[in-house]
Amino acid sequence: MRPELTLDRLATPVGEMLVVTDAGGAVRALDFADYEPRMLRLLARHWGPVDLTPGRAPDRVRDAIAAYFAGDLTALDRVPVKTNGTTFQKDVWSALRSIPAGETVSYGALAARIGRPRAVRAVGLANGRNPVGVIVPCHRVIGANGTLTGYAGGVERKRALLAHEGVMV
Amino acid sequence: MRPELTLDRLATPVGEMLVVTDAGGAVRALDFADYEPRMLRLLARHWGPVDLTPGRAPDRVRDAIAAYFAGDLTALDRVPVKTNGTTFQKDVWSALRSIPAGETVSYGALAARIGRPRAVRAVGLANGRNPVGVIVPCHRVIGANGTLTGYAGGVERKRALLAHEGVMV
DNA sequence: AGGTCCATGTCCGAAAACCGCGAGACTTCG
DNA sequence: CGAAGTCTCGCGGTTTTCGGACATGGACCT
Repeated sequence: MRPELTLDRLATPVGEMLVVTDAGGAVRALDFADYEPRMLRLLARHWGPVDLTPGRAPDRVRDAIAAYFAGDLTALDRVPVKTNGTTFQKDVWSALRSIPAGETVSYGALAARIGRPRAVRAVGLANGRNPVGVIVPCHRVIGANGTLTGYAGGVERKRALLAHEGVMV
Repeated sequence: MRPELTLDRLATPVGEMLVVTDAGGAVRALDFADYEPRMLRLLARHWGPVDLTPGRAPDRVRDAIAAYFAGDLTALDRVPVKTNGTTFQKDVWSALRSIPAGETVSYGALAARIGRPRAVRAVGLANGRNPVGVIVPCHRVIGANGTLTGYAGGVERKRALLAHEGVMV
């Protein structure tokens, strides 16, 4: 049988979000409802064909997300995620989680941090392919000159999330 | 965990053979020992990364193979196989199993039989990618003019198998 | 300041190559 | 004349290859 995943939908201040969790309670994907096709594509790419059934995510996950949007900015740090990309991508995504809320990092700095100072664009790419938005905070990476450059969920949402975390833009 | 497969090795009149079976007792791959790399490649292509552990194939399978080489030409008909290719490939492979021992079919005839009279070379291709040799009798397909044309395990073996089945070549 | 060039990893689409063929045209010999 | 061998070309699914595009940024030049 194929991995059995649960798809939940949550209302948030930045729009409806899709949350995919596995049997172990780890988050496999998180995205905005208006990008559902892309989320499914990423899931399929990393885990192969998958059985996705609508249902309720574990309270632990739902509560953490609610708490985050209510102002407890560290609530998401304790949510377990499970991803499955190339070595490079896993390096990037893992480095992302070490950026605390309220801070930002440039693409170049992040590249340096994983030991590939020159793989700057590649970091941007890996960033864009992050299957677990918000929890793995790809929105905290911005251009070296302070511009927001891009965001898979739309730059507007990136700005909103950063503002919510108290970053000056 | 990944699908757990068993790899057995059997001595036969045409050389040592490799037999891969799954937990359900179905044959996933069967090839000659001197083509091991290709067999592994096919397995990987169809099932993804796979855990292959040396071990004994089910008696049901071992006995059927032994019986076939001992002269019971229909013994292999009852062996369950499990393959995973494109639609076209599955059509071809399934049509192959309906060719009884002692008969041969031309590539063109087989193409016609699956409803694609002109996909002649494609049938040849699909034939060559058959992961389960002998049991799925791709050796019973020969050129329209009676020549053996080719065989993944070497034309010599094709000739030997057909001779064993009582075909005049 | 503003423009050009390139490094870097991954994916995607298009195009080309690959063949376990076979029919038909064309030789070549008796 | 014919029979048998050779050559040429088109057939069609799959795989491989190749070229771009990209959530950047530093060096180097005008």
